[in-house]
Amino acid sequence: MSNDTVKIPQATAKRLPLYYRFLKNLHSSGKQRVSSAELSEAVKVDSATIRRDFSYFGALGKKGYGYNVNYLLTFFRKTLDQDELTKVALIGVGNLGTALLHYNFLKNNNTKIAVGFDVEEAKIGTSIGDVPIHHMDELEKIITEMGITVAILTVPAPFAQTITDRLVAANVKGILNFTPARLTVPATTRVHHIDLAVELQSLVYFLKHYGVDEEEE
Amino acid sequence: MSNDTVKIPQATAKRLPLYYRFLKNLHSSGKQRVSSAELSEAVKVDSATIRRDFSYFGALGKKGYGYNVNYLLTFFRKTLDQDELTKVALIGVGNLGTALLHYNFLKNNNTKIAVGFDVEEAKIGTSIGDVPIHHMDELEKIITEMGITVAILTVPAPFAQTITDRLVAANVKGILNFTPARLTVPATTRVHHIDLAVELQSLVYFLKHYGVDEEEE
DNA sequence: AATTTATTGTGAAGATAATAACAATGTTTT
DNA sequence: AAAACATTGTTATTATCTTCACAATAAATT
Ligand SMILES: NC(=O)c1ccc[n+]([C@@H]2O[C@H](COP(=O)([O-])OP(=O)(O)OC[C@H]3O[C@@H](n4cnc5c(N)ncnc54)[C@H](O)[C@@H]3O)[C@@H](O)[C@H]2O)c1
Ligand SMILES: NC(=O)c1ccc[n+]([C@@H]2O[C@H](COP(=O)([O-])OP(=O)(O)OC[C@H]3O[C@@H](n4cnc5c(N)ncnc54)[C@H](O)[C@@H]3O)[C@@H](O)[C@H]2O)c1
Repeated sequence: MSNDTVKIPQATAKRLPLYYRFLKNLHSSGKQRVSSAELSEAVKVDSATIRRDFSYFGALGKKGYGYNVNYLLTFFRKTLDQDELTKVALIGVGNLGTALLHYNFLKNNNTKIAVGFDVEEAKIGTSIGDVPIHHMDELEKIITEMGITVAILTVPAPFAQTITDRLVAANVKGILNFTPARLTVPATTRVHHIDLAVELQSLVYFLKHYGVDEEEE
Repeated sequence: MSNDTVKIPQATAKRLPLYYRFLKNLHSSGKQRVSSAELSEAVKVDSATIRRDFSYFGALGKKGYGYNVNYLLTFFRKTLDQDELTKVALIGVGNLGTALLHYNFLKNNNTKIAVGFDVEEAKIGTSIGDVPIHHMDELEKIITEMGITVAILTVPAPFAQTITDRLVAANVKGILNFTPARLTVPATTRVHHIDLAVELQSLVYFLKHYGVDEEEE
């Protein structure tokens, strides 16, 4: 909850991880400097928006030169707390949950799914991609012990709210919710929805009703 | 590309599938009428926003009464083209692709993953949850034959752009892109990104820097 | 060291979206 | 059928976000 820097617009905050990832790419391909125009081409965000986004953190670039990749990368690593590993719990080791467990979020993120929970006996006690799966009965105990405050929810929708209430009670502050349920949480908890069915359906809607030749998102 | 109704704000268009889903829930639980306030509670969208969203389509409700669930449902079914099945192709039958193949998007959506593509010989010719998997060599031929114009991309990032170019050439107009790559497409093609790593990372960023007690998304 | 060139950082304008607030009006109750 | 009540649709207001456009200025070139 460090308020060291000014409060950044939400839209900007959502782009930061994207910038960070592309800067890492640039860095590992040996690039020393980059302009907002180049970055714009790569991340598909208007160059003025990029400059504005960066400017919230002060003057990071040099006029007539652009940005030093290494400097920017170091700066964002600190800003995004990439030096500190964030451990995450995943609830619901089904189709989607298993796919996520196999994915290495650590690669760009310094975020790791550290533990999984399910109710199906066959899964309890196994490991999926080095992540141990526990029974839901142990949820509160284990996440408290591990100091986990972020959870990914990939259970069937009817269980989502009950489990959310348990997570909140166990001090979880952020939930990435893949279920179609809209969760009720106290104001101290943040929920991000990823609603795959809605995404697909709204894409289809846009195609049918908007023609195209509008901007992409 | 039917422009039968006025052009709806993007923010509104993205909420339509959500409204539709909750209306279906209400309907199947036997509810006859609903107010914007009730709906607001369920979908976590401000009631004024809901009324405004609906108003783009004309006067759908009745003052002092609210909205007739059945009427609204019928209206949105037509608006969202739910009477017409949209067939979708999925490219990259890996961890994530397989999870999506197992999911029944038809349930709320009238959208169906109708065919999958991969390069791994072991997968070619198999079916996953009744969806046949073909080799990438047949991509253009099959999606053209099937008249598919929407694709889901779940391949490793380095292949994303090349495959996108092929999809575009084969008349695909909408791409749901799960890879971290930012795709270059002509203005006639629409790309929606679902960037899971970014979602997780930005959730963590918000928790650390915004305290909470802001609104949820 | 003067000149040209590139590119930032930002004020101003424009665009989009969310919310408040309430008159209008239909529904329900008495 | 009159009075009380509920809830919409919309106008006005405010908030958020994006983009333009350009003066300021550092870098590169001559
Ligand atoms: N798979 C997809 O592509 C997809 C697409 C859109 C939405 N979703 C949503 O994501 C969620 C998960 O989807 P899925 O396809 O992985 O489902 P799934 O049925 O494969 O997995 C659900 C898992 O949750 C476990 N579970 C059930 N009750 C539980 C409980 N009370 N506590 C803990 N675990 C419990 C089940 O044992 C199972 O392992 C669902 O809400 C679904 O609607 C999935
Ligand atoms: N799994 C996740 O949770 C997750 C999370 C974030 C991002 N992603 C992204 O989603 C994408 C897929 O992830 P995944 O975990 O399913 O990977 P995966 O390696 O399990 O699956 C990729 C599939 O694509 C196939 N493939 C490879 N080259 C191909 C080509 N040229 N044409 C067609 N198919 C090809 C592979 O055979 C494999 O089946 C990746 O870009 C990944 O970065 C996945």
